[in-house]
Amino acid sequence: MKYSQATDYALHAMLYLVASAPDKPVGVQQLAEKLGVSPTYLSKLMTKLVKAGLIVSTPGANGGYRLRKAQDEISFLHVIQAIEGTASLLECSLDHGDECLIQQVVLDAERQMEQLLASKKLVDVARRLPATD
Amino acid sequence: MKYSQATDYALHAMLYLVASAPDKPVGVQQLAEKLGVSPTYLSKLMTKLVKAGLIVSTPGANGGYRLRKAQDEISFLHVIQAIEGTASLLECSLDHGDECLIQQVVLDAERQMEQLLASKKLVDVARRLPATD
DNA sequence: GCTATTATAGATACATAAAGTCCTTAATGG
DNA sequence: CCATTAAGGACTTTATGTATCTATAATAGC
Ligand code: SF4
Ligand code: SF4
Repeated sequence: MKYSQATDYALHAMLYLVASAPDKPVGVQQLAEKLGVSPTYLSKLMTKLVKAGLIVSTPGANGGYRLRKAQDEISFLHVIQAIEGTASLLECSLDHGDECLIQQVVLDAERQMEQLLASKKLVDVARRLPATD
Repeated sequence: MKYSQATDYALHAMLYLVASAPDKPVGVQQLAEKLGVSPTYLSKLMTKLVKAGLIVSTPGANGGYRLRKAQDEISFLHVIQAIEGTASLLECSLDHGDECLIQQVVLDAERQMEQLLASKKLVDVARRLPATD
């Protein structure tokens, strides 16, 4: 089990936005070049981030993406869930009700992880980032 | 992102073994019937659990699987990692070294989750399990 | 209004992994 | 020796992720 590569792209794209000037939108063209991924594909991921409310997009000349919230309000969890969704790791087809302890255990564990991911903000790592080539 | 269904099968199979008499091996035929999955497929999963050291198998007449350790030593994490492996959720192809804070954050989060999964033993939920039909 | 620019969205193709089956081999108990 | 049961390889099918192409819509600047 692994995060999709899309999550990796999204994280790097967001970190790039965090490191950029907050007023100037960054185009998908420019982002894709930095990340080494196709612009059309990255575009779809960016749209997910838009719908998740993390960034805003402006079409047209000099358009692109910019952060919606303040840097220090955006956590790893926000980005990851925007791409991966919020479904539980363990979802069984049979539904034995809320009493199912198996799902409860996994859910508790997920909460633990999410708690840490929510506490880590993008800006925390943006400064000391290795060269993003 | 989700655990594979194989993990679900493995958890239920292990819980069944925990609930069974510890001296009598349980055959894959019987297990598969309980879980509603094909015996040959389940067999492959059980083999993974064997290789992970969670259970032992005895071929031949009256053979099958039985727990290797004591009930209360087997955690959710053991079973999950036996199936899903131990790779990190975020593995990027580029390797910017140990200093990569992105991977570090995700790794920390995983550790949090694993810590809880390791503390939860199968026997904790085996007793109060809904009917496994 | 016209044009260049840029995001959005649908359809489609491709690659990879998961899920499941079939058949053969090996080991054990009686 | 024989019935039984796990292990393993090869294979098919299905699902998901990855990626591309094309068309559409919205915006800025002239
Ligand atoms: S016990 Fe829980 S995990 Fe297992 S089949 Fe029932 S609802 Fe699903
Ligand atoms: S910064 Fe970390 S996650 Fe990003 S490409 Fe480098 S090693 Fe990978």
